[in-house]
Amino acid sequence: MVELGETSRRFLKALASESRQQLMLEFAGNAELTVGQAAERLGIAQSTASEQLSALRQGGLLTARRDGKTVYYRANPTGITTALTELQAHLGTCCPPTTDPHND
Amino acid sequence: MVELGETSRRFLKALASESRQQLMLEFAGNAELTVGQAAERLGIAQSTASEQLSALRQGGLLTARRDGKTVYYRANPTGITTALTELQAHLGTCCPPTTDPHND
DNA sequence: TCGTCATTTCGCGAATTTCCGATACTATCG
DNA sequence: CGATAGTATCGGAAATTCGCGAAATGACGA
Repeated sequence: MVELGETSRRFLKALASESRQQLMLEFAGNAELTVGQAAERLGIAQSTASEQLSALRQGGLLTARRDGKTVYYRANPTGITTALTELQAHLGTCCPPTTDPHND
Repeated sequence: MVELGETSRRFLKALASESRQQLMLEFAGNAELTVGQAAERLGIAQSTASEQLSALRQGGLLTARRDGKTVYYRANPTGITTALTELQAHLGTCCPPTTDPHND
């Protein structure tokens, strides 16, 4: 029950890494970045950026769009909201968020 | 900026583990468990349970109360809500959650 | 104080993650 | 087709996490 779906689990794993947290920050202001740009900004290898971005995408945090040979990544508000909501529901099962005004 | 506080980072790391996710489920219904009980329920070593519970507590997901030699753990709705809120705010910086009803 | 129970901390091997360079794939241009 | 540019994937070394048993800590009762 409330088994926390596959996507939400990837969501948590993706955000559990500080480097990926930082990566997410680069997408502030609805920015659109290529793999190469992300790699350059964080000072990491291109292959690493590709893998990290992929992980974030699989967690529903980013969307990818291909234009020619370039792939553009961008934040995915819908996926984030979905995961966050599911997470909230999941946690809601183990603890009444504050639905206990008169603890008897 | 929006540097995602220490607790929230621990929160994410704590929940990124499936065994700890399962552990959280044991606290459904506002249940209160000792370290030994948690270990027994999940079929893991007692020392492992102690460490996992500690990680969850440091992430603000659980609270610990000591009575004699026994430590009782319980879900921490306040901490969870706090972390979830901060997380939402953090993610809000990289992407308008849905503040774009009339995309022009 | 001594012994015991519940928990915590420590040490360690196994499994996983992280990051990299090298290589393969894909699309564009000449 | 051949060259090139941007990504993705592969293979491996370093770092981290996981789970355990052993040993240390803290609390209670005899």
